[in-house]
Amino acid sequence: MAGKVAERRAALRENLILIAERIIAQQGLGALRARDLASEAGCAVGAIYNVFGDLTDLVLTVNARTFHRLGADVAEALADAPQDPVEQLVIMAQAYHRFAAENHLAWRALFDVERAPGEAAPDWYLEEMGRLFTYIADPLAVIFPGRAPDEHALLTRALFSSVHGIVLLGLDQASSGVPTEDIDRMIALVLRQFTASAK
Amino acid sequence: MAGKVAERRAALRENLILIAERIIAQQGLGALRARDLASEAGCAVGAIYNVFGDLTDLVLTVNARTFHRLGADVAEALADAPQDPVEQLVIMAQAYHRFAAENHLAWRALFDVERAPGEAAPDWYLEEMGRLFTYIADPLAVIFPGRAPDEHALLTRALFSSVHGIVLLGLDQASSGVPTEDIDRMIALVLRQFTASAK
DNA sequence: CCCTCTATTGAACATAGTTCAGTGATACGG
DNA sequence: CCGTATCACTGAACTATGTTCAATAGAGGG
Repeated sequence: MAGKVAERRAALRENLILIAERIIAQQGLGALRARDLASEAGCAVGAIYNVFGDLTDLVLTVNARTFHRLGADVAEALADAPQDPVEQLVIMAQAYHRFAAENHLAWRALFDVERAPGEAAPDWYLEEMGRLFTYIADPLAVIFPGRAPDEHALLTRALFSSVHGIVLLGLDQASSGVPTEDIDRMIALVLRQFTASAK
Repeated sequence: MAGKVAERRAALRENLILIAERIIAQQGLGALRARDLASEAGCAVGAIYNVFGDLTDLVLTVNARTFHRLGADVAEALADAPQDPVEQLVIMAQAYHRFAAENHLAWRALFDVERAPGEAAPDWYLEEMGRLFTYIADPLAVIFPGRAPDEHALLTRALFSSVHGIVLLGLDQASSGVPTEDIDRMIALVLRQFTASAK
């Protein structure tokens, strides 16, 4: 029987990812424990290290999936959006907000995982980020037709970062009173005001 | 001899804060270790817990000082700024950026410390944040005289969050190529564009 | 069916934060 | 100035964590 080992390893890998995904989503990145994983997956702790280099590798794998779902949600929102480029920006940003709110702990894990210093971001991260940037850059090109390409790149990154900051601080202090609607209002306020005097 | 104990405790407290401040600034929050602290301070590990409830308390104390320095830097930048309210916003935001860049690890520690879930932010945090918000709200009131007060609050928070997001993502991926000047350009771009069509 | 090779195991190790019984210094009454 | 009750300080021990690796079990070829 060829590949029985590889088969079992692949199954374990998938299983570990699903378990880790659930723990992160329900209890956050900080609640992920090697022994819990092994116990739930019905394997030894050491087995985890046969499949992933370390727990960070596993988290990065979960993050890749989370980021992909995030990208898909934003793309779907864009597909349903009207033609107006400003509205497209607002709707995508609010889709970003909704995803972050509905998958708060998983979304936090995207940024809370500590990369070894000096290590570059993984490829999937840059790719997925690039896709998001494209979604933003296209409407921006319509809104600001006269600007140089490098300025477009800067604009894109700046707007993404702004929306990210609004969502991040808004959700962080949810306890100290930033209602969901206010976050959406801030997003719309910034994007509309920003694009109001386009030229 | 009255208060010899209290005196020593106060001295140890101050000493621990200074050591922790240096470790966080030079090596980051993750490099803070109880045993290293005790060793450097010349006391037993247990002594730390006579002065601080736990290491998080100590980190929060360091963070309070960091946040205070940040506020002072922004205030100083504002004091030296011209009368034009848009310029004031840009200069303050770039002062925020400069502080974050020059005190990167200490600044990260402000947000990376994990609060127990459901626990409110400490008072000093809310106070210092309130001060920063005031700095922003004043020029905004000049730029957007016609808006309702609650909309001013939202605008203030939105702009702060936007700048924070730009700085956060800009510094995070310093390795993947966001030069300092670009961060300043993004800040100026967002703030100028945002205020360009004020009404 | 046996033998080799390797995937898997889980006890052990390294490194954390935190605790607490034992120890010694402090402050005060005489 | 001395004795003693008190309490702060000590640091070994406890708990919890990620990670490793010698021992084991099982797969696959002959």
